[in-house]
Amino acid sequence: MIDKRSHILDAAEELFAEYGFEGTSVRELARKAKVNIAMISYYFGSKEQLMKVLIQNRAGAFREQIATLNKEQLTPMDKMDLLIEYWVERIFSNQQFHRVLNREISLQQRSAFNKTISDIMLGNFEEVKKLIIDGQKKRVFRKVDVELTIASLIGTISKVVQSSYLSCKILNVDPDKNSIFNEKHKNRLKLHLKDLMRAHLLIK
Amino acid sequence: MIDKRSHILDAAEELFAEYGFEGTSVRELARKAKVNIAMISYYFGSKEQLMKVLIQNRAGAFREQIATLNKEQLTPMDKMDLLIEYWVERIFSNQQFHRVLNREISLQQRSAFNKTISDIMLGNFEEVKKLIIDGQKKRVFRKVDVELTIASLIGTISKVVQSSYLSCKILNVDPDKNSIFNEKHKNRLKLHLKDLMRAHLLIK
DNA sequence: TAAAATTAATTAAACGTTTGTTTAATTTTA
DNA sequence: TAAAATTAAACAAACGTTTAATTAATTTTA
Repeated sequence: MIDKRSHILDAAEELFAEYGFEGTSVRELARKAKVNIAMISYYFGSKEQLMKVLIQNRAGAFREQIATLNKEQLTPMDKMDLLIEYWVERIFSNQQFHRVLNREISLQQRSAFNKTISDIMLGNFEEVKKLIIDGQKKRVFRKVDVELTIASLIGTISKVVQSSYLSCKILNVDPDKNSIFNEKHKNRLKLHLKDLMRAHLLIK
Repeated sequence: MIDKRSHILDAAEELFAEYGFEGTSVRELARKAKVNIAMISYYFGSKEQLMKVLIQNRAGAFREQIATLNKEQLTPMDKMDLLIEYWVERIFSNQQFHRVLNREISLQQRSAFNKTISDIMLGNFEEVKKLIIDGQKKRVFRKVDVELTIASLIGTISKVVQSSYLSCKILNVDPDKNSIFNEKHKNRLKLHLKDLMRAHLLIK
């Protein structure tokens, strides 16, 4: 059965997000996925390779989404609005996985995933960069620090999804009702980022 | 010798930042600190309690720094500039530790540190909130989303210090010369944040 | 098509390491 | 000499991985 393989991937995503890579044992993983322990080595070779597959499966597609956006006939600000829309949607629908990525990339040496993750992120980064620089060339956007502007965008989104406990406390939300929390505050975040970028980028 | 205790704390900060809490063994830790393995339990009781001491030792003082700033006779924008100055300085001089905090807070359940860290962060958060709301009351600042504005501030700084590999790639910096990297890009980050907050907050 | 052969999937048990912690003996300090 | 600091050794538990045996599925053969 091939779907045991994806059962493992699903369980891994959930457990790695909750307990971290090192903090998740293959036994917990196997129990959660309802498979035998040996199936992890059987399908993926090792726990580390499982993680790499997880990363490559779940990330990467975003770059194409922005590339397509860049080719469309829209004003730079409309593109920025859509970028924010896409980006928030994507991260909110993969919150757990996004936390895994952020945690692993902050491990400098040991993590075998640092380069894997960084390269994917750099790809997305370059595409967003094109969007802003195009707006500057068209004299619609100010001459802002492009790299750090992107850092502000992704940094804000990451902060919000980083710790649900902290976020709920900050945003005054009941930590239990996660679905409502998501919809309501996804829009709040989008509005804030659009407002922030409009003030920051547009020439007055 | 009491300084063996701080040797352990220093080693822990470095190793936890590099390999994570779970990824660091007490044996590595003892080797790095040049003490016997048993000294960790002797001084701290357990690896977990060592982590808690680490958190409480290194964090917390920031709140008082902002509280003092809030009491001074300055324009809201000058206060914001100083806040950015302080915040960037503090995080850049404790980059490694900041990475530890961010990683552990993103672990939901297992981490016994989540609440410890969150409470400290919430304290700082409340103080920054006062600063912005005061600026709004004085009709100098726009009616922006206060909570998410703070998320943008701290989110941007966190992103930059999160992964030195990624940051260097993005900012086009040689990853080796870390000291130069720090000074040069600390100022770049400050300038960006001041510019961003000016555009975002000030009523035109 | 039925039987045989082969490959793939799955399992329980055991592998050797490594984990964090503790012990009991020894050295250092005051 | 009594207390504190330090050590090497051992502890049980948990770790990721491998093994060898078994069942299920697929392919080949007659």
